[in-house]
Amino acid sequence: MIEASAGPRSAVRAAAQRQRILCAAQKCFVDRGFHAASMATIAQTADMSPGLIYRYFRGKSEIILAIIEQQLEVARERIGELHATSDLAGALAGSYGKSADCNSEHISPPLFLELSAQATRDPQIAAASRASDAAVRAAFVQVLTRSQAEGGYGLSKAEAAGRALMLMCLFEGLKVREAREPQIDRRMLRAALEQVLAAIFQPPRQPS
Amino acid sequence: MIEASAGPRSAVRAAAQRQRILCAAQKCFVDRGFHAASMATIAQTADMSPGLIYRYFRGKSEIILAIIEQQLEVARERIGELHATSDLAGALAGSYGKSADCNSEHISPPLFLELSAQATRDPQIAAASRASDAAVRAAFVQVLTRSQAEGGYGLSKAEAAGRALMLMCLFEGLKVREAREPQIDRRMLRAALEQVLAAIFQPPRQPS
DNA sequence: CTCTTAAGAATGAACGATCATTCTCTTTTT
DNA sequence: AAAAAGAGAATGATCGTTCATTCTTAAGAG
Repeated sequence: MIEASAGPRSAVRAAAQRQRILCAAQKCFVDRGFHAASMATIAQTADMSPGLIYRYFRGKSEIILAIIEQQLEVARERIGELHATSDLAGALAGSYGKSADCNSEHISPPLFLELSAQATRDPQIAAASRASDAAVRAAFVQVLTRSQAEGGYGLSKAEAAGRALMLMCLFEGLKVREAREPQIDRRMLRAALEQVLAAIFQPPRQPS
Repeated sequence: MIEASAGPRSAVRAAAQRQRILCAAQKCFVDRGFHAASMATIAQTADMSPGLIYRYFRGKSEIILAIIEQQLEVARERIGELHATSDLAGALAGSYGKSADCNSEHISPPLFLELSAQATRDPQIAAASRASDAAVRAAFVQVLTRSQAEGGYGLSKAEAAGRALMLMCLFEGLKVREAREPQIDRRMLRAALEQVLAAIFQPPRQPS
């Protein structure tokens, strides 16, 4: 790679530069969208010349892929929090509408939506999305199937799969809503979320 | 306008041409995204010359706006079906993954997602989205607040507002999921949907 | 410590491609 | 024949990418 023949000093700097570019690109993608954000604008946001970007990335599409993989890592990290959070509805309602900069743990709604749309067109993005979704869903299923004594909800495997799917739809729907309705009443959102989440986490009703 | 000085004959043709352009543009936007779809490609899809499009639309952004308003009309029409549909979960699970052409009653997931992302950037799109959302939400609230004798669910106004919000999140989340996971197990989706929908439509539990 | 020097880092102008839009000309309709 | 509809090449702008060049850095020689 670039830093193969150089010392560790330049390797650190190269990584920092890469991160600076990714941060600027993410901001530009949020502000203007994937295709409308130009390399010139990204370079200006990162406070460097356009040509320099190509020392650290092969091109624009590689930047997009790098951002996706970065978000995938963030998603994996956030899975751990899931097990510890007791007030899930409150956390979701509280973070609603918060601006997500590049080192935030929450992905920006427009970025997430555009990324999901691109997943229907670009096979690489589709594969990355599937990987991320599978990890999140597995974590949901684990919590739902684990016995109540272990802090889980003791659902059957089939039940848990369905509930996990609905949880993902709900979270993703919140992202859509965040984009379309940024100034929502948080209190109402939180109350409504609590009810639906309670229903999803409840044991299945027996067929009469 | 264009057909102001002409007879009704040309007005009919003009409307048909407009519709042909909108249909082609919608297809191109789904396939490539808003910015990546070129006017040349749209013209080719509509089987006409690029210049001809400008006889019927002022430019590209006006085409986008027209598609949005068209989808808004479709949404309003679909609200009527809501009151009549008994098997909502089955209908949703059944239409999942079906390709949506331009005269379909279902908006294509990538188009919806890209549109929602653009709503965070373009004030006109944001306004149109808000109008559509308000109509849909009002219809949900109406069904939820109407007394059970009238086919409703007899919820209070505050309760209904929250439930309607969750319904919208769920539907929009399904759109996201449709984009990210086109080959889902429909049977599981339907079963899970039925449970969550039942919970959302249920009367509120009394505080013990 | 200073000078030399070579390589990496960074610049910004230049290039080819592409895009939205316009315009001139031709075809069709009435 | 007049007017509307349509075609398609031309235009100016913009974009991603490249490249010749300059600046910076740091290490080795004296």
